[in-house]
Amino acid sequence: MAESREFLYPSKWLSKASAGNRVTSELRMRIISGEIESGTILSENKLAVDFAVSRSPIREALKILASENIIRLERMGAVVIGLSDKEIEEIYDVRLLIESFVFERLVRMDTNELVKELSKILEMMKVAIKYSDADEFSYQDVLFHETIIHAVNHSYILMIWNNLKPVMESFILLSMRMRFKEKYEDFTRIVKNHELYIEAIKTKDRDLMIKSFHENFDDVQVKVEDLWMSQQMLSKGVVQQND
Amino acid sequence: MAESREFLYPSKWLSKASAGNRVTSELRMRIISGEIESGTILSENKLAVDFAVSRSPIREALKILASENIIRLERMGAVVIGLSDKEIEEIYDVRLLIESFVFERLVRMDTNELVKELSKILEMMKVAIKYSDADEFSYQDVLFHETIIHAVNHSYILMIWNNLKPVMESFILLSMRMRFKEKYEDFTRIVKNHELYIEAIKTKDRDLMIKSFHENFDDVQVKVEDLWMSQQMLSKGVVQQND
DNA sequence: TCAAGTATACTTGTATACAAGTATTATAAA
DNA sequence: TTTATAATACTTGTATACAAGTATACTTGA
Repeated sequence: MAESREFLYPSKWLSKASAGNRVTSELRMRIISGEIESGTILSENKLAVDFAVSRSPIREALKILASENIIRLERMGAVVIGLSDKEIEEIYDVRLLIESFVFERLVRMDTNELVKELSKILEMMKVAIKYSDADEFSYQDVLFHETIIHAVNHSYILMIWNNLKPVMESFILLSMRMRFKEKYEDFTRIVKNHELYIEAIKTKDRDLMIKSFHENFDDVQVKVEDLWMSQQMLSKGVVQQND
Repeated sequence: MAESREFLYPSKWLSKASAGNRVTSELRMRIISGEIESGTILSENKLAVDFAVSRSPIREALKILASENIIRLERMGAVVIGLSDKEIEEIYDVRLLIESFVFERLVRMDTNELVKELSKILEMMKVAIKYSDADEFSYQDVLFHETIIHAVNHSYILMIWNNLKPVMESFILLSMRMRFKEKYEDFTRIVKNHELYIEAIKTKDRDLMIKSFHENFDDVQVKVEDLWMSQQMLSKGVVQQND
């Protein structure tokens, strides 16, 4: 099989990445996009052939994806879990949980530097919108929230984020690509929400932060079905990998 | 080097474990106990010799320990982070965060089955105390909290727990071993706290839960220094692994 | 036709080899 | 003695080989 095919994950984000990381990122995208359906059983050997690498990087990828909860390692083969609407809600539960926690810490800190940093990132997001660069926009969006979390310097909150981030990133990437094509008008609202978020940090207004977080969630929340439909459209020329 | 030595991690918990898992568990214990000091640089090759296995299981172990935030993978060698008092507080921050979240869900559920299960575990803990079995007690203590978290069926909260659990387990194990030797009287208080916790779940009393959680924390919180001192005592006959 | 056992084709986990890159040390030139 | 260059001893990431175990398919006997 192993034909040349497009990759879902932005190749320029992988400039210095190892084969293991490449496989991890790409496999994650294919799972979250629904291209590899939930319930599919992945074989190390088959994946090694498909990606034209040895089993070592594949094993590494499967271990990571299992720790991210999008596949389940069983005695024979890895079973794809993927993201259903339930999981997406759960991810946002956790994000709200940690971002609320972080906010409580921020309230007791000097946030001037952070606010400046976030404003810069928001400017970048606006530029990305102007040039219809969905990938760059997603990158900055994730970075925005990561920057907030980094600010409080809490290694175990950061650990949670690091576990959640790749799945978030993939989901946002797919979601934004779709919306750049179909719902361009959404982005003025997204920008406004991020402005609110910055404002909340500046004024240390907890309620405002929760409000903007929830609006952002309602906004970003694309139903998984839509995502999958859209994905199908984007990749219609692509060879399906049935063995 | 590689002399025969005692292992810190209970060998009976590893009955069917792979070499990778054994190394992971044992290395974690040595790091958390302070036997391998923070700042130490671990080499894959050296570890492979010390544990008398190949690099494959060692690599696996280092990846896992890095995701648990007790080592940091750098370009050359893995740097030990370990647990300082700060990290232990952070872990309890996260535990309080997720257990509070879980409690909110429990309040809207039928908790009869859970309460029964927890009572059973508590009985087991009492037996472990009676026979001065620190390892068994630790196992049941961790299981107690894990059971609560499992009850709400939230895959991403569970993901966080799964990331935190091994470090928690190791820390509790070391802490309890010390207290069984030195502070036996503590255990009546620990049991009482767990009874309060069950009561809080039964009556769905949020404040009681927070109260018992905090008391449990204050109780379990052993200063890292004490842990290390105690560890030195327990392993005085053991050969240090200087290369 | 069906049950029990056997062969085969998978699986995982581990060991080992090697290429490419990076520190460290040794050596030679100033 | 100091500095530049070369040799070496390490590092990581990947490929490959193999042992042990497990599911699937294929007999063979009733």
